[in-house]
Amino acid sequence: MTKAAIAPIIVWFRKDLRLADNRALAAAASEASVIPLYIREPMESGNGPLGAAQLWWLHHSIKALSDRLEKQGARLTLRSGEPLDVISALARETGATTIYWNRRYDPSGIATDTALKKGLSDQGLTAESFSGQLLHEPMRLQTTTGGPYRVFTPFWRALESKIGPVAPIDAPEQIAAPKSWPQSDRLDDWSLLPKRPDWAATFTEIWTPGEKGAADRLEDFIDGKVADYKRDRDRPAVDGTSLLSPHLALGEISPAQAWHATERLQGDGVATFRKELAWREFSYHLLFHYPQLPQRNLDRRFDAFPWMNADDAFVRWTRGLTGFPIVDAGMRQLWRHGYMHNRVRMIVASFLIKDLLVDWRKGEAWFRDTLVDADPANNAASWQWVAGCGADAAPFFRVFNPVLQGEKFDPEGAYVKRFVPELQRLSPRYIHRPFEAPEAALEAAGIRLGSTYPEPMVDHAVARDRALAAFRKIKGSAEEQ
DNA sequence: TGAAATGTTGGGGCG
DNA sequence: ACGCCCCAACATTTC
Repeated sequence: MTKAAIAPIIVWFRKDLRLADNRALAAAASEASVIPLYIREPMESGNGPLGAAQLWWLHHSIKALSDRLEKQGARLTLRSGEPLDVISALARETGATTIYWNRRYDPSGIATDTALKKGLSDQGLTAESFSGQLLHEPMRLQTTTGGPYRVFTPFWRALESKIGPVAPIDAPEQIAAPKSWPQSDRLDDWSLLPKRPDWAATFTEIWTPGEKGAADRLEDFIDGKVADYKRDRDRPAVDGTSLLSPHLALGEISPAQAWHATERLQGDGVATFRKELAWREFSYHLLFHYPQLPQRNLDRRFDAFPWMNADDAFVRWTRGLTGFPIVDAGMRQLWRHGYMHNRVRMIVASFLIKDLLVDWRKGEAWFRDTLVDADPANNAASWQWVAGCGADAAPFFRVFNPVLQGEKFDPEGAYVKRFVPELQRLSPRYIHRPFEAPEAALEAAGIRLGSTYPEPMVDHAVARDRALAAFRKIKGSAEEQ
């Protein structure tokens, strides 16, 4: 009996927009004909829908996936609506009785999938889920006392000891087609791309969404940059990071593929990179065990923190008009590329939280809407980490000095100059502290503070004291949960 | 995956 | 030769 003769299997793509190392797809392709499906789900509860920048990415990624499937003789079906309604309708139309997908681990995704599995089985349909979004199922790692990890280092040791050789699987060689293809929405009708203004036009300067773009990035990184990753990853002016995050976020590449590519290498660089993959695992571990992570302080003492939450200050931060060059460069890189270098993310986050006393959740929401790599676990865990209220967090009193951080990690000011062109001609000596430059130096560089570039919106030394005073108010109050 | 304040040490200038 | 001061340079503590 040929595969086309038996009932097709629906493969529901979610955050796994790839053909390689896709266990749901591989299993389906080995058993029957396949109907690949992508569902535009209504507003997810909990973490909210994808942000605007990631919708841009999603459009191109779906297009890439669809093209790749077509080369294999398959067609991606696009549908909108509640997954249960969509899948049961599609099953009726096509005679499919089985649905495969790869598991997701964010709270709203889990809730949706759990209810869905039950709903489908009530209709006599079978759903089966596979792993692939993470190196390790979050429920499989436990501390010796039986709880989830809250500190990275022991988590990392446990992960490392368990992981062994990783074996990603190849894309299916053949994907059998069903007797007929179901009706599909048109991708363009989903209006995922911004128009008027097309603020994403500059994204293509550095990004190529899709499985091929992801594989190219990985190859490029493994063949070169990874050797000096430990040193270069903290230099925002240097192209020293993997740039895999947006590809990982929508699953155009799996962490297993990335990990596997490192297995033939050794050295500081690759060890540091593996650790970064492990931070992503740790974030999902936290999100899985603390589903309120995006909304609630892990350290409940922070519930009483006296945030100022000044709207005008927040807006200046989002625009990159704080008057601190390294902060402004980061926020403008975010506008331009839907991305920000990780070192700079820490600096701008510290500035928002500690210098401006704006609640980390406002920063988290902004990043979620503007980053092409927005990831519910990484984003929430990292903001809580900077704020000092998270698991294994940097203590609140660790306040970044934006001038010193700039001078340490962008000594020539090349990163600043790339994204803050009005400071182009200022010497490295003052590039991170234009407000301390002599009048003559500013004039020679064509800068007038307060008109061509903003005055600093706070005195950092004063702001630091203010933050520490605010922190003292909650320190020692009710114990953490 | 800090920064600033405070403490300590040791070399050199100098009376 | 010696003590004293100064102050980098580094170490430790504190936030």
